[in-house]
Amino acid sequence: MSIEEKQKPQRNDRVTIRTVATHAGVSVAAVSKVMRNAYGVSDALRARVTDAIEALAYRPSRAARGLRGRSFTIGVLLIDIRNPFLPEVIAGVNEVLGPSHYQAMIGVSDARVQLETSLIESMIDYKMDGLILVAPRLPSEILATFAVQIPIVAVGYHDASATAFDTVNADDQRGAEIAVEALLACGYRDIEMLSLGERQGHAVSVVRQREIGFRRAMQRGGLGSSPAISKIPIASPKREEVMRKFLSRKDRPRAVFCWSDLDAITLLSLAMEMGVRVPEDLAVIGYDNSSTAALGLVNLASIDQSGRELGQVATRALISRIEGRAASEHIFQMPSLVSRNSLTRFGNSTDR
Amino acid sequence: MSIEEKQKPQRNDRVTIRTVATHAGVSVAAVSKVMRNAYGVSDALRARVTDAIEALAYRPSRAARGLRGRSFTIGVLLIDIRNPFLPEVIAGVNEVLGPSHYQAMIGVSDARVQLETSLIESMIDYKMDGLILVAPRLPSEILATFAVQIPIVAVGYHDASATAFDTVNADDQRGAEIAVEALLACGYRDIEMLSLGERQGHAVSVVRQREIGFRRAMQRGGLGSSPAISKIPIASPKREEVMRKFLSRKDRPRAVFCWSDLDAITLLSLAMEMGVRVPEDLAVIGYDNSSTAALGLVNLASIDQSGRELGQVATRALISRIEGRAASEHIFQMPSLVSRNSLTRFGNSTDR
DNA sequence: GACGAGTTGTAGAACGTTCTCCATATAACG
DNA sequence: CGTTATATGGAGAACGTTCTACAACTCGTC
Repeated sequence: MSIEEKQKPQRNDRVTIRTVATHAGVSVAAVSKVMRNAYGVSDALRARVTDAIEALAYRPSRAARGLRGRSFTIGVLLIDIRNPFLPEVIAGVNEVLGPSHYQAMIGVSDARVQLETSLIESMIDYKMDGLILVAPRLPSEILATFAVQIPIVAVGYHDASATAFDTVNADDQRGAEIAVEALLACGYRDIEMLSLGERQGHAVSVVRQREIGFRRAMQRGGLGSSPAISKIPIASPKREEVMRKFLSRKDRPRAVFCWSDLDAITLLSLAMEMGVRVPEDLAVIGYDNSSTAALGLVNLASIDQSGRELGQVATRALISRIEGRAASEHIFQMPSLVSRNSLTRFGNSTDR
Repeated sequence: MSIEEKQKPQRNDRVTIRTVATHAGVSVAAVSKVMRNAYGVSDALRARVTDAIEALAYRPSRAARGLRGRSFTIGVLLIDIRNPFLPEVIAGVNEVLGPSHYQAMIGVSDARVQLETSLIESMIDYKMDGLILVAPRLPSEILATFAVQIPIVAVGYHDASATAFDTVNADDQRGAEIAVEALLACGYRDIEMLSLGERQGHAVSVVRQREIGFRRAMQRGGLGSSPAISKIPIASPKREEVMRKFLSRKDRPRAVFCWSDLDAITLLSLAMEMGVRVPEDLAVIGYDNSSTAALGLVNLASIDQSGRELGQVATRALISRIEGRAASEHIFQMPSLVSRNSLTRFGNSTDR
C-alpha cells in the first residue's frame, strides 16, 4: 500500500495554467490571454479555454501572478482595530471591491511606526496592486518614497500638497466648526475642547485639523483667539485619571467638544459616576457618530463623517490610480451634525 | 532630456537576491542559504552576505518566496469586523507573531459564505503558510478539504472531532452555565435566553453551544428540561422590533441571558427607553465582556472569554502545525464571570 | 501570384525565490 | 600517498504566471 501511495506522488497536485492548457488542447499563452482577456483570441478558443477552466475549477496562483504582473489584491493598513470608526471604512472598501476582481487584505499596525513600515513593505513585497493607508503615522516624505513603488491612497491624513499619493478626508476642520456652532446655537459660551495628547503631534493628523477648526469657530463666535484645549493621553492608564480631574475642576467649562466618540463616551460614563449631569451640568459633543453613541443609554451628540463613504471613495481613487492616473487627487467629504441628548434635552431633531 | 531618462530604464530597480549576491561577490544560492540559515555556510560567508544585505537594505520578495517555499505570512479570517470581540483576537495574534518572522494578513468575510470561500482560496493562492479562521461559517467537511492544502486553526468553531484542522475555543457551554448560575445565585428563577436566529443553525457555532449550556444549567437548577429561548434576528431592521416586543411581553421573564454583549447592550438601551428598570424589573447578563459593557453608563454583567488569549493560543497552535505537527489539537479555554450592576445593584464584587 | 495587412495562436524568456544535487577544498586516516 | 569523510560554495532546475516576439494563416489588392 505504501508503494502504491508513492506511485502517485501524493503531493497535492495543483491545477495550474498548464493543466488547463493541456486539457483544452491549447498553449499556455492562450490560456493566459483568455484569463487577462487580452487581444487576439477567437471565440472558439475562448470557449474551449473557459470550459476547461470551469471543468478543472482552475484558480490562478496569486503568488505567481504577483511575480510577473498584477496580483489583483489591494492592501489596507489600519492603525488600530479597536476604534469602531475603522470597521466602517473597511465595509466601504469591501463594497466597492465586491463586484470587481480585486480583493482586500488588511494589516493592523497598532499605531506602531515600526510595524506600520514593515507591513507596508510586506505589502509591496507581495506585489499588491495598491495600498489604502488609514490614518498612517508615517511622515509625508516617507509615504512619498513608498508611493514611488506602489499606488497609495491615504485616508485621514491631511496633506493636500502631496503629489506622490492621493488623500481622502472628511473635512475635519469644518467638522469641528459644526460641532462648535451646534454648541453655540444651544447658547453655551464656556466651551473647551478635549483633544488627543500625542507624542508626535504631527500636523497632518485629523486631531490637529479638528483643533484648527475648533479655534477658528471659537474665534468667529467671539470667544477669544486661543480657546482652551485639554489633552487626553491615548490608551494609557492615566487616561481616566486625567478625565476625572477635568470633571472635578472648579472652572470646568459648561460644554465640551471631544475629538472622538471614544473619549466622549468614557467622559459621559465618568460624569455619571461622579454625579455630573449631562447636559444640565455639562454638554458633550463627540466625533465619528459611532454605533455606541447612538445607543439610547449613551445618547451622545456627534459629528458624522461617514467612514463607509470614505472607504468607498478611497477605493475608487486607488483603482483609478492603479489603472493609470498620474496626477494626485485630494478629496474632501463633508461631515454632518447628529444631534442627541448630550447636547440638550430633546436634541434629537436632526437625528435620523 | 527624454532621451536621458530612457537611458537609465526608469523602472524602479528592485534590490533582488542577485543584487546582493554580486555585491557580496558570492552566488545566489549562498545568499539564499544565509537567508534561510540553512546548513553549510561558513562564518566568513555569512558575515559578508549579511553585510551586503544590510548595505542594500535588501528585502526578499514574498511573492517569489511563496512561489517556491514559505511566505512567512499567516492569514486571519474574520466573519465580522464590527463585533468588538474580534479585534481582541487579532491583538492576541499580533502579540505572538510580533517577535517571530511571521506576519498576519487579515480578510473580512462579512458573514458571507461566498466571500469566506473566496478569501480562503485567495490566501491559499498566495501560498500563505497557515490560516486562522475566526468563527467560520463553512461546514466542517469543506474546512477539511481546505485543511489538506494549508494548515488551519479554527477559533470559535466547536468541532472536537475534526482531524484535519485544530480548534481553539472558550468553553461556551460552561460559560453559559456560569451565566445561569450567577442568575440563580441572585435568586432569579424566571430566566430566559436571548439567542441568535441564524438561518443555518449550524451545531458547531458558539451560539448553539451556549444554548446547550443554558439548557443544562437550567435543568440542573430544577427549572424544567426545555427552558425558553427567544431568537433575535441578526443585523436586520427587525432586530430592535423583536427586542421591543420581548420587553413589552406580559409574561416577560425576570432575568435574561443574552448570547452576546452586542444584543445585551441594545436590550439595555431599549429597556431604558421603555421604562423597564434594570436590574429591578429585569436582570441582564451578556457574553464577551466587551469594552462597552464595562462602561459605567452601561454596567453590563458579562461572561469573559479572553479573546486575546484565544488569539494567542490559536497562533501558537498554528505555528506548531506549520512546523510539522500532524495530529490535530482541540484546545479549550475557561471563561469567567464579570459581575456588574445589570445583574444586581452593588454587583461589582468580582469586577476588576 | 506577390505583397502587405490583419488575425489568431505559440514559443520561450522573464519574474525572484528555494532547494537539490554537484564540485571542490580540506581534514582524517590507514 | 592514496582513500575516504566532511565541510563549504555554486549551478541550475523548478515554482506558475505574464507578455513580447514571432510564426502561420487568411484575405484582399495591385
